[in-house]
Amino acid sequence: MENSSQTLPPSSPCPTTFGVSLPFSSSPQQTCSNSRISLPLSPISFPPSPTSLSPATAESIHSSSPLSHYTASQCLEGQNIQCLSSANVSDQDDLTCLSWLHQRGNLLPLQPLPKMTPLPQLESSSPTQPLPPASSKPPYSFSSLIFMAIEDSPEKRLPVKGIYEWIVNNFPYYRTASGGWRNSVRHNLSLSKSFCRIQRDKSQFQSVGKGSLWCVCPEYRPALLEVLRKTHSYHSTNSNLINKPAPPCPLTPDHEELVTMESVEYQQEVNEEMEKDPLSDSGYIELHYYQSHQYQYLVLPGDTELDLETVEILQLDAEAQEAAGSLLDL
DNA sequence: CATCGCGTAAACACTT
DNA sequence: CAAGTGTTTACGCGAT
Repeated sequence: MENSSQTLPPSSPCPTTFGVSLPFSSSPQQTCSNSRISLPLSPISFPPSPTSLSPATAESIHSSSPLSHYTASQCLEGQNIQCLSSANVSDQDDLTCLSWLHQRGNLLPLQPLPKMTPLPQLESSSPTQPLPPASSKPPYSFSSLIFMAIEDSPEKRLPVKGIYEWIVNNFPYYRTASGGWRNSVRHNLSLSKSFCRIQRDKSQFQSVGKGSLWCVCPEYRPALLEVLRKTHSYHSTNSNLINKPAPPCPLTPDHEELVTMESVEYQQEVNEEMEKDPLSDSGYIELHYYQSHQYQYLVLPGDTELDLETVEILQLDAEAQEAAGSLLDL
């Protein structure tokens, strides 16, 4: 392996966007279709670790209305990755925005937003969908599972055992699966260039336990994110639109979606790619915002024919509305 | 049909 | 010595 030890400085927090993906109209002729807004927002955060949720809780969230609110409290700030392979990733290229992963609510148990409640007028428009049994095999590849596990760890690094535990805790399928999947995990770690091995710090508690720690190589992180996003988007599309004969999700080669979009030119390029945007076919609306020092995420059915302003108002509770009032008046 | 990515199994060496 | 970890090879399968 060409792993050469290198210590990377703490990565700067991701300039998360206030992103709205609005595949509102089923009529592509309407100009409001697929309109998006991106505003500078807060540091990116990863979906909260669902490991503390009981299977029953997970199931209740799992079976909840597609109109769901999720929140995240853990942030990627303070990340300090030691990677054995070289890395030179610019801030612009660092697709640290994992906000879309909050959508994995239909894949993973997510923490419900405490203050937000489902919008009653929209609930009826979203019939409950049959969900895969808890024991069904996750749609994610082992690389994605490892990636999520590492990203979900406070130190952004995990021993193999920790990766096992994360997977088992988050995907009940692997609780009962034969042990071969662990071999696959190790196989992936060794074979994939996306992951790099870190020697444990002998002087710290890290020395406890066997083996090394594993982290995500920064230069491969965007690719991992993209794979994960595609997998999730594909899954969401197919699981949420049972009655809609949507073709296999056309995937965009770029990293548009809700990743930070800083340049107008890039935004325009993104808009030109909208027809290929998997989210545009998902029938769902994404709404991201920052509230009470937490990154909030809102998913709305896209067939509600709401305009952007209405959605923005609906997603705000009284407190947030008050806070946002001055902005809306501008 | 070839290629690629992925999952799985297995063997082996090394470490704790 | 056992168990865990890491590496490597091989094979099958589905998608492209």
